[in-house]
Amino acid sequence: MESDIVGRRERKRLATHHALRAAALRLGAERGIRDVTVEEIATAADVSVRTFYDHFPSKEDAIIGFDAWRVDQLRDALRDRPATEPPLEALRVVMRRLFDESSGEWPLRMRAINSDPALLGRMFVSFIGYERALVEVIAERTGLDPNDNPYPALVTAVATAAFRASMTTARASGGSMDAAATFDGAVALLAAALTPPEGPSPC
Amino acid sequence: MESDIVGRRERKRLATHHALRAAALRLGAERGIRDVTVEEIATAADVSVRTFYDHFPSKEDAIIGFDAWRVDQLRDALRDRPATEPPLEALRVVMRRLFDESSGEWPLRMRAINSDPALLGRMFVSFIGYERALVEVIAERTGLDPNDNPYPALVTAVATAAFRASMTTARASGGSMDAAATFDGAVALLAAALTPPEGPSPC
DNA sequence: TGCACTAATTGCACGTTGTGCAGTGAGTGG
DNA sequence: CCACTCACTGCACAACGTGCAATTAGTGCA
Repeated sequence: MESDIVGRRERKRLATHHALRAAALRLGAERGIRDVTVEEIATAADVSVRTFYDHFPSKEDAIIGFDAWRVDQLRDALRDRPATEPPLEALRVVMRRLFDESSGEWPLRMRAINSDPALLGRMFVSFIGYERALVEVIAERTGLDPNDNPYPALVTAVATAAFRASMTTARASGGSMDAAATFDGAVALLAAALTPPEGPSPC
Repeated sequence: MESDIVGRRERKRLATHHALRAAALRLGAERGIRDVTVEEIATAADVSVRTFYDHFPSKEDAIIGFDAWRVDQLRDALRDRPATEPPLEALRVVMRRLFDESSGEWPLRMRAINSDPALLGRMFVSFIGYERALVEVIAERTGLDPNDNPYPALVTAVATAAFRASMTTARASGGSMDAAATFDGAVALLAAALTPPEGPSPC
């Protein structure tokens, strides 16, 4: 899965990284992010506070945790989708993976977000970086200049809107709804109505 | 415009409120929000640091500044739109006002956001509250249960996606594009493709 | 094996953020 | 004129986030 672990050093670093995230996730879900200090997270992961900040810029990022390398990962995944696939569907497939990849973390993440809705915002913030990368690839696929034509930015924005809406409604339902399934449904609803750039008029 | 100013006390409070926002906006646009401390903002507005925190929870909020009362304002505005108007168009009209109302502040706000993209995120965060209220009204208009049917949340998410996309592209163009006009165009593009809830199939 | 080299971790210091609390003074209403 | 309310203020304090230098473990080469 991971690009082969190169050495013991890198392996240990990943271990502390994971331990910090797990601790932040667990504590954040248990007591709410506001009542958890960075010191507690670091202690739970058995490292110093200073080390925490070498891995995450803030405790919120440790919980939301969309690292920079995921951007590349997502971009490559979108590039690998067949060229014949409609942009929105391609976006759905690769974004859908965000739910599946760290599926074990999502329940805790949702509980943490429930404790402080501002975390949901932080998450949407991290989407900005994703959107930028995705818009770039969509522009390649469609051959449109993203600075000239709003279509790439719009399709991507619509896809993330579906992602956000599914997150929000899943949260509103108190966890009774599956965010991933809701996301698929939302995209399907949009796909039925949205059309590719060539024909601006739907019918 | 404002619900009549009741007394001198309230008037003075609004004055300091405005002075703080103006100072934050000006300094943030000039030097970037990261290089401006709350103390500087407070000093520029000739009040104490503690007073600043009586008006805004953080310097970012002073710049982005979507107060709670605006939520009610926006909700009422949406309720006042004719029932025959398509949901997306109604959303466009009321959201469009966000650009016009404090039009004088937008140039400064854009420059501040340019200095630190995280501010754009903070702005999107504040949209969550707006979306919640708007979804509620859309649910009323369409007679759909927002917890049961994803349509209200989706239309609203799509509308704010257009808002966000227009903000982002306007920022990317370095201010050469008009965010408000771009917003209108984006919504028009979407409106041509999206259809009301009754008929899920566009044709 | 021995020896530089790199990088993760750590402690320390420091400025900044955000909040609770009590006091002051101006504005308000009877 | 007299309570009463409330914006503003200073103070203290916990927590956040970062720069810097030292330590220690892992890495690569002779």
